[in-house]
Amino acid sequence: MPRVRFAPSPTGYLHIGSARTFIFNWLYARHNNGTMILRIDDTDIERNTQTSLDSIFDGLKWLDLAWDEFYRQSDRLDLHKQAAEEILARGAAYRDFTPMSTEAEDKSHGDAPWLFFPEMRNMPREESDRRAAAGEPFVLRFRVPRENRASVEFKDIVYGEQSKATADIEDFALLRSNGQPTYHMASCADDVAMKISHVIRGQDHLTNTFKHVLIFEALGSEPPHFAHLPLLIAPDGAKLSKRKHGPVVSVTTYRDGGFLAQSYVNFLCLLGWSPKNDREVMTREELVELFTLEGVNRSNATVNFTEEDPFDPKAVWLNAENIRTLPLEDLAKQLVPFAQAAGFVGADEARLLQIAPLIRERIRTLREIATTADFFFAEELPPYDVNELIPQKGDLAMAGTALHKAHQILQSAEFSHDGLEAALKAGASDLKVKAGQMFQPIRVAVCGRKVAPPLFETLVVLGRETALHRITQALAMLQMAPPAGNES
RNA sequence: GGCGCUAUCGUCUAACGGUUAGGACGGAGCCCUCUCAAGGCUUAAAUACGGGUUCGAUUCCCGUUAGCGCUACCA
Repeated sequence: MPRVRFAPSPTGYLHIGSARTFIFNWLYARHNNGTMILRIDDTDIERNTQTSLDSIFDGLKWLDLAWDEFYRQSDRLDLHKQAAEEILARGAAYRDFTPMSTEAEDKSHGDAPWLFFPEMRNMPREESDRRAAAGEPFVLRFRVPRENRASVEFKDIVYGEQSKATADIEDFALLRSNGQPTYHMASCADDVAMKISHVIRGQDHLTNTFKHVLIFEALGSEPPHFAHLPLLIAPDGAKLSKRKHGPVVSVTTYRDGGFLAQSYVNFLCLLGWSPKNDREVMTREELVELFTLEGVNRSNATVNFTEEDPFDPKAVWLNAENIRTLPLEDLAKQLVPFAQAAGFVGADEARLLQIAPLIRERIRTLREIATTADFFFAEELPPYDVNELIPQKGDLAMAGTALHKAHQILQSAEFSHDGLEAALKAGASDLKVKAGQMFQPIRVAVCGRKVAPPLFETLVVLGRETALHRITQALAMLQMAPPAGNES
């Protein structure tokens, strides 16, 4: 049974690329009846923050993604150091006493890549031990076996056979001069200890993997399987970064923007993976069912956003698709916080349940309830242009007669879809106007604008009293309006 | 600079070496219709470039170009 892990370092917020990595790991685990491990890679004490950790939990909670085991690397430093000692004892690592500043200097001049310092690598063990015992600080470096080995190789499940000349791998650090393990050391030591079977992570680690293979070998253990994921990039081709691209890189932006977790997970899955059968809208169960690492592709995927429109159109479409098919009760429930944020009074679940069927084909994000359902909650309609009341091929006078008639009809009509339809259509034919010419003034009178949900349902939800009141107001506005009558 | 990875419509992607290069989003148009949506139909739009291999290359190989990644005592 596979054991996979998602290992974020708490140095930011939950990045959408990280979220996708979690999802792919999770999908792989669920598909194969495996174990999903969340491991916080916080070996760099200076850069970790609690808020970042909170944001990771927040994001995962929203996405409703759970894990089976949880660890923090900072609780396991002893194990990592022990592993490093083991590697040193086996002669696969050496102490580098070069002061930090010197090294930086050395790197800056010449464009030849820094690989190692022969004096340090070849230092006799006795001298090394003596200087260490004397308390001289050092960084522990991996002794890359360049003399007796030409290359390091591994097979990536996504990218295929990988090989790199040992001559091109530098003697990387295992332990910092303060004794703390580096990412490479901690990560591999933990992968061994946690019996990780598959490492599924971003492609930015593909070249690091050669180092990791070396560490696994030095630790005397079989390397896990590796599957690297293509990166998510911005439309400008750059890696997504908060500094450069703003809040679009944080999953909470999508949550606050009114996305359903399901849509967002679905969207992320489509970036860099395909079920190969043209399926696009998938439930979580279907995703689990369909997901395989073989379906992951190799080229970076662009998240399509602009400054004006921070959300990828495909994500928006997927969300609209999900909103339309969500059971009304669920939709109403999810709408509550957004309705409240919009300042709607009386927007409780019951009320929203009445409105949901009228707007669900008209909102693409939950947040859009703010602009599509406002008139259901307004005590008084915000002012609108009287001319809006004028129907197609009509004038203010026609609007007036239509509204008078409507007012009359609505006083006694049965407030149901069919009742209203019959009554209002009859009214239109009485006035010898087209149905649309009758409906449009009413719509504007009760909604305050031309673009709105279907009229009869809207009237039912609004109720007789409100409808009548708003029509009366519209009539009043018409009276105040300058006598037009010059439309011919 | 060195090393590695990648390259199909604007975007996400499909295509055992043989397809009129498919689908989706977005765009355009039409239909439906009480407005707006939703839905239906139609349409424009791609194999980076150059060489091979092959009867035949989107597909395999080489080169060029471009993009990305790694090259830290970050992860």
